[in-house]
Formats: sequence, C-alpha cells, structure tokens
Amino acid sequence: MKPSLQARGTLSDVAKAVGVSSATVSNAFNRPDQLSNQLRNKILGVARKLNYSGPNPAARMLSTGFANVIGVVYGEPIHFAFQDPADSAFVGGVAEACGKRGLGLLLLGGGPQSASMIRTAAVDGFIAYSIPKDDVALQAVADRGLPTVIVDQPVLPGIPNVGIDDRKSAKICAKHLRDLGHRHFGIVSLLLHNDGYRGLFDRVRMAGSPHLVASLRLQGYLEALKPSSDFSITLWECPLNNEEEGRIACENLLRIKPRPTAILAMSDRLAVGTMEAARLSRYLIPKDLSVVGFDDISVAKWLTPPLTTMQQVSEDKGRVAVELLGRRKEPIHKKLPTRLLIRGSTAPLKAR
Amino acid sequence: MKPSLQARGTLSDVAKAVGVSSATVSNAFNRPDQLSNQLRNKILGVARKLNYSGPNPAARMLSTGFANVIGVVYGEPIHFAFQDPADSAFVGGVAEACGKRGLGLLLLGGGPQSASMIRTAAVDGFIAYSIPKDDVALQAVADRGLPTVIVDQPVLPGIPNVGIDDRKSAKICAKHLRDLGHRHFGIVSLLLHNDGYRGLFDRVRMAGSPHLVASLRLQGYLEALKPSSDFSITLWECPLNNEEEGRIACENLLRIKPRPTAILAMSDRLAVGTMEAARLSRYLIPKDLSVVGFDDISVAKWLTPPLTTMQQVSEDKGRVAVELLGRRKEPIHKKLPTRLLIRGSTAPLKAR
DNA sequence: TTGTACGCGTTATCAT
DNA sequence: ATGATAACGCGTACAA
Repeated sequence: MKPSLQARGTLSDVAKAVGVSSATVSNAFNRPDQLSNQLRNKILGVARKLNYSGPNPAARMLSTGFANVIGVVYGEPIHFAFQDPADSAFVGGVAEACGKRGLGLLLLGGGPQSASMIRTAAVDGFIAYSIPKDDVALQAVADRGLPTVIVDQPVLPGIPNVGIDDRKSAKICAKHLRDLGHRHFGIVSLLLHNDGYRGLFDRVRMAGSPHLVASLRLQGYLEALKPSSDFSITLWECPLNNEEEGRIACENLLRIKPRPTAILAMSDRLAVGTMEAARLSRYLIPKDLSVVGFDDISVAKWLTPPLTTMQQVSEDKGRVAVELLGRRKEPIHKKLPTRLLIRGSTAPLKAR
Repeated sequence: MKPSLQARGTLSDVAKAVGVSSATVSNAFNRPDQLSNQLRNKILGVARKLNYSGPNPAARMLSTGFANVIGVVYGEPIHFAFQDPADSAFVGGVAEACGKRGLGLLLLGGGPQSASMIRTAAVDGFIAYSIPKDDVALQAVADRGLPTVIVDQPVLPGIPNVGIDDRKSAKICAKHLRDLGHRHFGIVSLLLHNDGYRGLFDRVRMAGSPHLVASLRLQGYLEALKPSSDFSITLWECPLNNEEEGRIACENLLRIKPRPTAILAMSDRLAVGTMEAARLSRYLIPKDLSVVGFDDISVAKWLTPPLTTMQQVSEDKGRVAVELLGRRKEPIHKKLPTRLLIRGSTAPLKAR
C-alpha cells in the first residue's frame, strides 16, 4: 500500500546487505567524511545494485524536521501567475533565490481548495504573494505558524513584507500626464472586488476593496489629479488582468464626454489592450491619446510606440522575499524602488 | 532541534488533552464520517487552542507513502522558465492540472545541484521538461524510479512523452517562405551545444547536438529548403533564447551576401529581436525582410507588424503531461497539434 | 463509535 | 570509524 513514493529497498536493507549498521549507510549518503572512502564506495555500490536511490525524503523530513522547500502562495488560480509576465517574473525571482540555496519551490495556488493544500504542504516557510486581505488562504498560512513573508499585500503586523510604494508610484504616473497638459483622464483599474463586476465604479467601491495594491494605486492616481477643478476622471474596473479587458475598458472610456486624452492603466497588460482599442478606433498614440502602464513587462518596449510605464523589478521582489525568509529577526518591511520609464506612448496634449 | 517544520504540539498531544485516542484525532482531521460531529468539533476546538494546525506533513507522507506533489524538472536554471512566455505557459498548464487534482507542484531547476535536489524531492512523480539528452538531471530522475513523463525531449524508450512534431512544424514554416518566392534564408537557431558559442555553424555541429528540439526544427527547415539549388541558407546559433540574441543574430545575418530576404527564427523571442534588428538597420518588415517565429507567445500578435509564427499550445503540453502521469499504463507518446499563423511579418518576395 | 499497537525509513546521540 | 537504539508523528488494521 505504499505504491508511490519509494517502491524499493530501504536504508536498512542496504545496511543488512553490506553488513554494516543503518547509521553507517546514512552517513555514506549524508556525511562522506564520517567513514572510509572504501566502505562508502562499497555501500554506494550495493545500494545501486539494490535499486536504492537514497534516503526516503519523507522519512528524512520527519527525522530532521526540515523539508528544504519553501511554499509560494499565490492569490489567484495559480495558472494566472504564468500568464502575467510580472507575476511570473516574481516567481522566477523566488525560484532563482531558492535554487541558489538548494531549496525547492512548492507552488500553491488560490481558489477553494488552496487552504487544505496549504495546511498539508511540506515546507519550511511561506511566501504569500498578492493575496486579498480577506482570503482564507491567508488564515491557513498563519495557522501553520511557519516563517512567512508577505509580498505586496496585505501588510500585516508582525509579518515581514516586501513591496513597492504603490501609492507614490501611481501618483508619479498621473503627475507625468498632468504635467503634459492633460485634463481628461481614464483610469483602467485592476480588480477591486471578487464579484465579477466590469465597468465604471465610484470611490465607495474603491474604498471597500480588499485588494490593497489596486486601492493604493488608485489613491495615488487620484491624489495627483485632485488639485485642479477642470479635470474629469473616469474610473473603469477590469475583473481580469489581461489585454482583452484593457481593450474593453478603453473602448468604453473613449466614448465618455469629454473624451479622455490620457489613460492610466494599472498594469502593462491592460495598457496593451488599451493601445489596441485606440488603434481599432483610429486614435493615434500618443497624438490623440497618451497611455501609461504599470510594471514594465518586457513587451512594453517592443510595442509601437513603446509604452511609457512604471517600472518595478518583480524578480527582485521574489529574491528579497526569500532572503527575508532566511532571516529570523524581527519583522522587516522592505520597499523596493520603482521608476517611471518615459517612452513613446505619452506626449503633451496637442494644442487645440 | 526540530525548529522548522512544526514547532507545536502533535496529534497525540491533542488526543491526550481531549481524552481520546490519537486515532480518533486523526480521523477528526482525515475522515470526518468516522466519528460524531460533536466529538469532532470538540477535537478541532482543542486542536486550535493548542495551536495544532493539522497532521505533520512529513509524518503523514511517511505513513501514507504519498506526497501529493509532483515535481517539474526544467532543463535550465529555473528562473529562465519564467522569462520565456512559452516555457512559463507550460508550467502554467502543469500548475492548472495539478490544482484541479489537489496536487502540489514542486519546481526543480537545472544546473549543478539540481541532481541532488531531484534525489531528495518529496514527490510522487516527475515531469521532465526540455532536458538535453546528456543532462545528469535525467539520470537522477530515472534513478528515483518514480512515474515520469518527459516533455519535448528526449524521447526515451519506456517513458511517456508529450511533444509536437518539431520537424514537420519547422518544415511548414520554411515552406511558407519558399512559397512566397524567397531564395535566400537566414536561420536563427536555439542553443545546440552548451559551450556558450554564438555565431555561424554548420551541419556537423547540428548533427551532434543533444538538444533534440533544436535539431529537429533545423532538420525541418532544411528539408523544405533543400530541393532547389539557387538557394542560400545561413545558420546562426544563439546561446540564449532571448530578444537580444535574436537581434545580434539578425544583424549578422543581414550582412551576409546575398542578403537573406527571409529569416526563420526558432522561437518568438528570437523573432522579436530579429525584427528589432531589422528596424534598427532600416529594413522594413515584411517588404524587405520576412520573418517567421515559433511558439506564438502572446506578444507575437501585438507586434508591428504582427508576427507570422508556428503556434504551439504550451499550456496543453503541461496539462497533458499531468494527465499522462496519472495513467499508469504503458508508455504513450503524444504529439500535440501545431498550426502556422500567417500574420503581417511575411510577404512575397518583391519583384526586382 | 472509539481505542490499541505496530510500522513507515530516517537521523542523531551516545557508546565502542 | 562504526554500531545500537531511541525518537520523529502519523495512519491503519484490528479489536472492542
């Protein structure tokens, strides 16, 4: 009834065959310096002959108390992580840092059964990425009582955190457009509530969102745009972060009167869709419409025109998260730098 | 000295506290139907009070023989997997299929210490993705004796395999260009040998390559181009699969006499770089130069002009791999469909 | 519905 | 340098 994990002999089988104790065989695999080379080679030889390929991971884990694996918990169905270049860069950063330390990386998605998987995951620690404040996964992670680092959101007391200054970064995006003379803005927002809603929204909906990153960026945008009075600002929420949603958002935004001359997209994927919509509607970028993205995913620079966007280095988030997990000190909150990359998709408002 | 995995009470601590046997507590967690709801709730309550968050994963694994995790072994340093959209789509497909089955996904990269991580990974099976024929990781996987599926390469006797018909697909790409009247070709190839070489290469180097996918595509290209005699075909190898390498390749190819009027790039990332190089050299695509990619990563359609490319559905590779892993039957070799997407980057050779 | 008792395969400690 | 043995924490017959 143990069909899967190790259908072969055990360490003590090998010990018996060689005529030594199991401790010695264990040493042969884990501490070569503890026995003569001759004996070690003999043991390894017999092991090979018996199809014994090394200590059973589960037993080793039970005995040592270490899994040598860290778990990455992602706020959404996990395959989403691989569709967005920014998210997948983050996981890449984690993977790189893990690899360097000889740690495995266990991927755990969101969704209904995520909680039970979190509860039974054989890991030494968790990195929680972009989890909505009210997600059950968060409680499941906390229950495990393992070292944990939270990335982006939510910021929890007593738990190390890695992120960027979303509010300030967004504010800089908006300020850039305002400085170019724009007065009528469309904002293409990421998900605020998990209710599948797509469309215009107001500040009440925004205030109640458990999605901290989206809320903060929104705040930043609005702060930069608030001061003057002859502004118009239209808010649109996308239930998914993809190009298609960006396109739909922009199509609707372009119908608003007065027509926005500048779009703030909360991610580059949404920005790509925005640009596509503009093209389909025969608006030229940046002549008729300026667009600013967020993330600086690699395609941003291959677009025509190249996309002006707020760069964040998602790989670094991952790397830093792993590093923080290693340190068992008091909680650290780390803000990583961002920077506005001004490229071809933004231009001064043309004179009338 | 068990600091990490579970710093709290055990199942039998809970049992003692409640005044029942450990078996009953175990049932409370794993088989709710085996005891009264009343007792179960009492047990769960006490467990919570004792900070007991459920069975220790290692002990459970040792006892059941299942990890409920499958390992994905990637042929290169693992963070590469998250830079190429095609590779990351593959992992996404695996992740999705795993999630549906309640399985975890352990990511294992290539590189020097990968073998030791493979040997100690707590998994029920492996999916090996795009591993060079001579990689030590492959032996490590085989040694574990666990159910294994190989994706793309290498095709091994007795081991289920998922892939596409690389040779035929490449041939179709090349035929498309030939049919458009092109006679002078540049081929931008993926890595053939792990020696860091970048530059022109010949068929000897190609024949000896352990990278099956690259070899097969090359064969396909050449087959389609062989028949006529007034052709010129120049081969360039990129040590890395990224846009920068594609740019370098194309810059060099464009200096060849007679100048190629068509480029076959073995990946879309290389194709993006190729198009960039053409732009920098003031060649217009597709007027002066036709380009065909491979993969159909999502940016392909956002480029200007949109990239003609061979579509493969990498997510499906991942999904199918997991499915095959579930079936313990005899080895199955599955070829997934591909299809040439003709977009704006290819055009008939202009008349002279 | 609940309890008993053994086995899972290893590592670590202490002795030799 | 090597051996004996006690944990490690849980699942699961089987018995009650």
